[in-house]
Amino acid sequence: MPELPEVESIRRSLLFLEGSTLQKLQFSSLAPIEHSSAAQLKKKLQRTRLQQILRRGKYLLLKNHEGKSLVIHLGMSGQLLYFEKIPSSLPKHSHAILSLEKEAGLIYIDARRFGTLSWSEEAQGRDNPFLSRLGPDYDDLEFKFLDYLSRCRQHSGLSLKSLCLHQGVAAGLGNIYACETLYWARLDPRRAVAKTSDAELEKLFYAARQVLQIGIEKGGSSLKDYLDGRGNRGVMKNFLQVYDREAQNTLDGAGKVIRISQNNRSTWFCPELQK
DNA sequence: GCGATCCTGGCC
DNA sequence: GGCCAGGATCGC
Repeated sequence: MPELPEVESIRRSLLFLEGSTLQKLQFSSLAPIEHSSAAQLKKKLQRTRLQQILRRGKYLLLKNHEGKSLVIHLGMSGQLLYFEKIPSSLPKHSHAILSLEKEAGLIYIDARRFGTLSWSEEAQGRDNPFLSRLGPDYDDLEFKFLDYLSRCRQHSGLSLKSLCLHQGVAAGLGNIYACETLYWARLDPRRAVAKTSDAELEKLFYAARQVLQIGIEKGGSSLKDYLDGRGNRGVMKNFLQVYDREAQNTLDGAGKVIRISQNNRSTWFCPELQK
């Protein structure tokens, strides 16, 4: 579900928790823990102070005062919700409960269990197999176009759509914002990277940055499930130009949108405008 | 590179 | 019942 703007919106909505204490961690028997265990996560994080809430690509990091982090990926259907009082009857598909002061807590809910809960204690996340595979974040201003370009050129066989979704090239785009980025850059999602000029890749890079930035400003796209950590919806859905608009005009009315399938996923785009 | 796969739920 | 869904990995 959540792409960079949604995860960033969750992060921002939970920043007020920095400084509070992680009293207790509980996991369901089906909690999607990877490269770690419930016992390890409890041992390392229980009764420690939540110092910082960070984001890397689509991953959230709940980092304690010793620099040890619970690394959360929300997959397609994951939510991380704050409760002032943890309900005695937990929401369906609750897989982790992080108890905080008094009766408050965070609940990780994930119906499809495509998300992951993992572990890192190294500053750059090099000890976490998920984080270590990521390219730079699109919203990292240290990430320069020339770096992006050389990363793109290592994947000449990919379509531009696949390039956008490749988290090892650059982190943060998912299906919604990839489609939107390609529209903004006026590039055909089917085109091969090898047939795309440096100048066109530059357009793509800055389009991605801009689209993701707007997504953050609008609080993310709440299509169905997505809510931030306080249960609020984002309004980016109202600004999407092509996503989920098959057989309609682009939002700005500039052309007709079609849907195709690429790598088992839908791509919406405007063939008249995207070349 | 591409398609299948992990899983549940909503919608037609 | 079938198809689709905001993701990522693993085979061929």
